[in-house]
Amino acid sequence: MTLKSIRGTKDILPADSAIWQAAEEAIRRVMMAYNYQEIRTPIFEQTSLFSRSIGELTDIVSKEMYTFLDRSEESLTLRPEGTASVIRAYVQNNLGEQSPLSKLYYVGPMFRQERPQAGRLRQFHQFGVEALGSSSPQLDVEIMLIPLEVYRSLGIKETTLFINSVGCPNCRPIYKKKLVGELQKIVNKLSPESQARLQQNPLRVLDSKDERDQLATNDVPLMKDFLCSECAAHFDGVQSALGALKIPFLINGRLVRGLDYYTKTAFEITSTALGSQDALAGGGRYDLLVEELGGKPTPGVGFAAGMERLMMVLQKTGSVQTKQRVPAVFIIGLDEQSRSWAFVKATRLRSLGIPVELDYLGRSLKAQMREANRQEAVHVLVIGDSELKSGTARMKNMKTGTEQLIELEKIEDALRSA
RNA sequence: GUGGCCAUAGUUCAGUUGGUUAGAACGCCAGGUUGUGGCCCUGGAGGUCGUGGGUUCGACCCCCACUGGCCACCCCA
Repeated sequence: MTLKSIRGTKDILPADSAIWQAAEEAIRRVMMAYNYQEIRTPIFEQTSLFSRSIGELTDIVSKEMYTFLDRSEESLTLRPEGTASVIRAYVQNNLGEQSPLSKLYYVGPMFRQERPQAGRLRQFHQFGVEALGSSSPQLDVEIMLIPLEVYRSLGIKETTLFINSVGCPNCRPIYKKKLVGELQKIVNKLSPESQARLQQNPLRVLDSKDERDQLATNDVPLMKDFLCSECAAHFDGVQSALGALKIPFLINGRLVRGLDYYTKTAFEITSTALGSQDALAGGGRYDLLVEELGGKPTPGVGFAAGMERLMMVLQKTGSVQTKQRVPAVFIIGLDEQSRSWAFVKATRLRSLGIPVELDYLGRSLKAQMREANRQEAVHVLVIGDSELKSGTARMKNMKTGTEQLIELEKIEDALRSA
């Protein structure tokens, strides 16, 4: 085999596509209930869109993007996430002028050049939403409810909602300075990785998985205790809205988002059914992003959720019913003439929306019966010389094994009443 | 990018201390009397043992490199 799919990419084969469709239907149903409208943006953009919004220093931008020059030497990038493109489209098309609040959702592929592992691919799929135009904490909660509702409707139970606040340009720098000061006091107790993080992204030291870091930072102050009054009020608003809905949640003062544009609310939904990459969805508020990308100052909240991770959980614990379409009738032709009659008839029935299958391999009666059985066809119609002459045939019900005599001109009626 | 484990029919896997024609199950195909599937029985097709080197009289087996997969780190959905 010399031609293979790219590392970290996967074919979604017919055996799996039914469950994908079921999940996508659930997503669209929830989006409709919450009144979000779909937006479809290109999967590649100018590189600078991502480097500016996500942040030059993030891992995504600094080492994970699929970036290339096109024939006119312009630097383009396969989107590593959805938000930047949606905001670009929002600004470019002046959606903010058409209505004060835009509620948008998307479903589609994203690309990051990482080492593949459980729950991580180089081309993966996300669904997500962006709500632009309101800074109400209720909207933050609405954003959390959408993925939770998708999971609930798919029968997924083992999810946990974590929330935090990452502050804003008023309070975060002050806290950051304090944190760095504290961390420097205990720097030799930190893991080597965290010592490096102290320079690049000190907030990350807090959610390190390394036991040394967790021990060492036990008493370090957290952002949520240093919020400015506006951010603190917002965080309270989020919590009370969740409380009013009786949605269980945990405050994780160490939760950090990977992308630079987040302000105030950050949240994550995890599942114990996943491996090391246990985040099913993550999101938060980004009140400065629209302005940074050249739009009017507009507050926004959103989330992104991994489709493959959803599939993993679904396969383990979910209860989705995938309805597979089976042929209502499998028409077997015994000779040339019957086969061509069957082909014409099948086409007519199919145009009425009735699923029909035929043999195209010149197979024997026995083989065709086997095929009909394998396809779980509801009925089988055997057509030969005498059937064409008499204009009638026996239609066999494959479940019960019983046959009924029908007129060939009235197959539709027979199928309907059978 | 770093590390651990792994790579044999379409699929899931066996394959003795290196030794003749590499096996099983499932799947696929054909038959088990004339035009009726499932269950059962019989037979059949299907493998450059991931790729390329090396060691050896001889390599699926040992060594090296590469590629890919799985899992973890990093990071994240």
